[in-house]
Amino acid sequence: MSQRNTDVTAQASYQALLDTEACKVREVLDRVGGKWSIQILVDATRGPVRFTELERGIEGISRRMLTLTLRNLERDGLITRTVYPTVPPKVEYTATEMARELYDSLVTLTTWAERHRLRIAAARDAYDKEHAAART
Amino acid sequence: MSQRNTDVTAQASYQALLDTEACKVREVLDRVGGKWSIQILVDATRGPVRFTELERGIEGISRRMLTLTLRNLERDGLITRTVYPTVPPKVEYTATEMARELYDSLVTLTTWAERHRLRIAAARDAYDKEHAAART
DNA sequence: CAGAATCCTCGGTGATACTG
DNA sequence: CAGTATCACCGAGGATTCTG
Repeated sequence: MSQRNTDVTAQASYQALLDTEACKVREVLDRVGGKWSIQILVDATRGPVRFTELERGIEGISRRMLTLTLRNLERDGLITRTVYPTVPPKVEYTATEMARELYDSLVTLTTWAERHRLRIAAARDAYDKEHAAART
Repeated sequence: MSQRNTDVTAQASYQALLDTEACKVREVLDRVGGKWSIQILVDATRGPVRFTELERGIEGISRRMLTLTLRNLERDGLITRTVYPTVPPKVEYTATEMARELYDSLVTLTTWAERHRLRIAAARDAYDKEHAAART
């Protein structure tokens, strides 16, 4: 087997690796990429939270979207739903261990955002200015 | 200042911290959460890539979305666009250093997905089965 | 080759009202 | 309190055609 062949193979598998990585990231994003998922996950991470607590704590969320997002997170095993058969009813949501680990991963993203937020804003301004000039 | 007051303050700032974290994650997601952003970023990470290369390499992407996503990534300073004034025209896209760091962060998410993909699938099956039973 | 322009579809989201 | 049900909107994304 020639050296060249080896290189090609290595390159192809590197390509496959990158594609796979992208695919996996998409998988995660499809689950927690919703408009409210992260916020709910974060709130549920610090312990049992009731439906109305979430509704009041998350600015701008509608009752409908809160319900839908909670259902999806529960379906994926990221939060647990506990119903207390009292009257009036009481329901508590808690992040699972899996979700807590995910949160730790998300912190890495936060760090990135922290480091580059100014640079990104500057890039946007520059791009917009540059592009506005061409609009004459 | 009472101990109780201190606790409340600490709790409030912890809350604020979590909210901020969620906000920052959203910031990142708003930039690379699009359907094709990650894949493009991944491809552009391994060096200069031409428009048509991307179009052929990314299954299912339309010419329109490729253009739009590239523009947004360029605007945020995540990729650089280099035009070679030849005929026919040649344009190369490359991930910036900032984007490469982001990619490293995304790998963390990949790891999480890897560890929990089976568990999530199982949770879904269980939830769906459970819920189908209630539909009678 | 690398787009720009146009039209259209569809699903995620919001607003509102009702209920066990 | 913790939802469900229904309607309506809007913008991300797709298909197609045209051009420097």
